Amino acid sequence: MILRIDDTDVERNTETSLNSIFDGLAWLDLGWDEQYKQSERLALHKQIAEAIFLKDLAYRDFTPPQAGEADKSGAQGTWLFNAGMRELTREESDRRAAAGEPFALRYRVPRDTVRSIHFTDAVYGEQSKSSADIEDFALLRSDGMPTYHLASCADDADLRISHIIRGQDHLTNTFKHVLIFEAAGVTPPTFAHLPLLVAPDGTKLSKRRHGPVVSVTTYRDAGFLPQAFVNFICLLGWSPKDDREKMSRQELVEVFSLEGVNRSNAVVNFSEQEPFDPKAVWLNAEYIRAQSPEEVCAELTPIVKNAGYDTAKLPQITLLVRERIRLLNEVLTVGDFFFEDELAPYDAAELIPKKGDAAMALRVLQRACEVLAVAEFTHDGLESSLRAAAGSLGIKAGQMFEPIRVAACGRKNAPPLFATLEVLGRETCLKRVAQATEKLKSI
RNA sequence: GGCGCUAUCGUCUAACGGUUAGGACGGAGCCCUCUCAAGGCUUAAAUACGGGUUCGAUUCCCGUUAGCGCUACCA
Repeated sequence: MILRIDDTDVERNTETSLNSIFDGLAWLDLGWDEQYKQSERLALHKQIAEAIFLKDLAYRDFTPPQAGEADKSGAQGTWLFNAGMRELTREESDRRAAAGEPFALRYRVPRDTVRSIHFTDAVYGEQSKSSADIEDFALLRSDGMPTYHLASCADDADLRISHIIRGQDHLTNTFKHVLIFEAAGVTPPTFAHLPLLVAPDGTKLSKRRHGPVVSVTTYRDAGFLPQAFVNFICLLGWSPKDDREKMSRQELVEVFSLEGVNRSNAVVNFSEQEPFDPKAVWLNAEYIRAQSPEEVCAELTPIVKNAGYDTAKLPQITLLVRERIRLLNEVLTVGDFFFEDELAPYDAAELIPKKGDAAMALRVLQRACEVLAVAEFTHDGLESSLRAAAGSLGIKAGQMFEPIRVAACGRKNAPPLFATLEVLGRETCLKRVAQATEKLKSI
């Protein structure tokens, strides 16, 4: 595995975007054996370009670069080359170059005899295109820098790349690459193009338009497990054909094949409300639940620490939140009442149980206060004393538990009551029940 | 405009030319239950359209439509 940074476009290449790539690869545990930067291999690129030029398979184009965006949707015919430049005599070309006139080096695509360029794609099958439909693409820019096409082919040849696996947006560029390999006298590698990942509106995902969605670090920072994320990504455009969904890295590697890759683009289903694909979130939850409590606790620790909370009780809390969080970061929202000293403000009406009224809630809390003061503070001890209390008050257990839960957690939906109270401890529980009682009296 | 690629439930996807078109996520409902979650069960939901070929097309061919990609020195 070779990591090659394709950075021939100096303007767009930034340190931060590069770091984001490294961070993402590290998080996903994707390693490599050799590493190169194209910008450090310019001599090789120029050498290959020179060789192609010497074979007369490329020519200098002194036409100034087109200003601004070319009109691509316009009704103009297909542009193939700039008039006059292809036919320039060698002497004329050399003279203008020697005079310091800037030029781009263009590939001289066969025109007199139209021929068919073809290659076999490991995913899309046999591909062919008439040379008459391929423009004289640039090899070198007028500043002497190689284009992506030249640089990647030169490097692929030099580094003996066996497989080029890349986005389908390069499928039609591949004909140009075949031409370059041919001119360089090199056998092309195996090509495999993968379907694109697109936004719900069908357009291809781009850094500019879909910022966070395309950055791997976004998923890391949101609390995805790397294995879950890899699993999800693998299921976009490929499937094991046997209904398996949750698969380990090992299983994925064993069963993956380029032939099994789909040819149509896959939608990453995100929106403003739901920034992550629901299936990715679900898979992540599956992975969290599949981990041991110790493993989950270890994952949660830095998150809780970062939020400025004490992690002493985290092992117990983990047991209660593990099947309630889908992203690791949700520990902070699902378990907030475990960490905060003071509960976030909540509506006193929440304390009123189903089929009950404020008076019932008040009686429950007052009794709870007495019971919690003396009960054995364990799951079973709390359960038996609170159930007994409900009985003596003549109400249903649920009606007893609900006000206490809200008093302790600040909301109706929370982990199981007795375990929660046990983790919170007698002191905190009594304090919160007392606060809830006051709250109730004020309405 | 030219060239190329693609087209199965909302989304990700299965289906030697012969299936009641399957699974998963999400949705709805029920069960379980101290709430939530998890779990179990049930349910709605698709072959873009039109022609062929064939005894029989989701599947093969052609066309249409739609989407995407590339298209004068981005990658």
